[in-house]
Amino acid sequence: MTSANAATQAPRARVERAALELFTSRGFDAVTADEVADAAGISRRTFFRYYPTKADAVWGDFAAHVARLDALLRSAVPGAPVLGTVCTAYADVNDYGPADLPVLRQRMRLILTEPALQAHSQLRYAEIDRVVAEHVARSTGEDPSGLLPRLVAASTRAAATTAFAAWLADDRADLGVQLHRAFDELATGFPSLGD
Amino acid sequence: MTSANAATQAPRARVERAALELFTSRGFDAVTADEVADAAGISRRTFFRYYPTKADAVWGDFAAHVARLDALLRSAVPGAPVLGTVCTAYADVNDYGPADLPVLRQRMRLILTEPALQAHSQLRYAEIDRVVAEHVARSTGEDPSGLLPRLVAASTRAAATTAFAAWLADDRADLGVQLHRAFDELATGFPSLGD
DNA sequence: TTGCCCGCTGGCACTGGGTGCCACTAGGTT
DNA sequence: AACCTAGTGGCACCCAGTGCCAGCGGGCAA
Repeated sequence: MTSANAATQAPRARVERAALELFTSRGFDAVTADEVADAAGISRRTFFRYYPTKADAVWGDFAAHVARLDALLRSAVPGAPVLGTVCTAYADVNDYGPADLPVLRQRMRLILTEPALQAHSQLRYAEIDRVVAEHVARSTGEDPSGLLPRLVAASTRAAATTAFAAWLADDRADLGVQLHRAFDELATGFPSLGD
Repeated sequence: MTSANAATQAPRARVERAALELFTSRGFDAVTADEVADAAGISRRTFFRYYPTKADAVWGDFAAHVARLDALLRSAVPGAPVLGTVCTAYADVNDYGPADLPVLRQRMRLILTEPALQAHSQLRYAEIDRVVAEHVARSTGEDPSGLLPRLVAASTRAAATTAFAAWLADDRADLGVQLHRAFDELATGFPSLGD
């Protein structure tokens, strides 16, 4: 049983809220794990049982995120254009309700600006890349470790990350729109470059 | 004076050699900074004066690498296609002589496979992305922090990294060829996907 | 009810990366 | 000879992360 019941879910949510607040106000490096644990009302030891590293407290339940992306890609129409499918999956999996957007902004701002979190993100992205590369491999009949699947995975993820950054930089921007703009450029060989 | 004289350059080279050997044979995490320092004949304290982090010992003089890439991009033909310029610059800056290839493989294998180094690499890549985004901004008249420059920087760097991985996976592959293959796919909207 | 087991928690001690501080030394200056 | 400076090493410290063990509470069988 991996899903948490009420008794374990409440503390986790408290920890994540405390972590986001503390990291946002004082910076990731300046906040110790003890402080986050204290603010959440748990011990330091328990904190590191919830999250393997301090950085993971920022990411919430990322494994579920990856699993949803994987499910979306596996349920995609077989013959559909690959990049379109990947873009739609990225957009769907990041289609948060208005109530969740502030927290998402807070989370992404930390991940994209704090060096330690920026570094850590590479490890999370690798999980996404694996799922996308496997989808491309299924669609094209290639090996998931071949150049094309890896290239599509890495560059679409680069596009998604860039879209997130653009979304963050503009308070009124829509995340789905930014994602489509980035993917469109990518899929058509960057027509805006005007070569 | 940032350039090192003979008295400081020799120890640095010894440290990098020792680090590469130890990390390759026993794994990055299993080797302590003390062991690297001992193997190089310096103290732990001096090691951390040479390299701000243990991971940086793997990267050699990366600032010079970025500076060379920047110089190549700034000296590029003004009207030339942007992606082609970036690809050529990537290929030129990574055009090592046959004698240096074994060390390059060792270095890249570590960076691409060791999780801690994979995470750290994001911080180095950010420096590259900045330089590339500025080049795109100069070429198109946009703001370096806009969507297109950042997107081109992130996706070309993704292509380069993927090319490195493909090169690593095949002992007989040529790095320049892999780079061009990846960039060609990227520049033409991934024709191999067959959409 | 009693005794047992089990999952979660917290405390403790330890390793290792990274840093600030200070003392020492070697080489060059006046 | 007194002096400055750059590089080095030792030391103490902070903090992330981990293994180990003790305690605690809740279910469950006898």
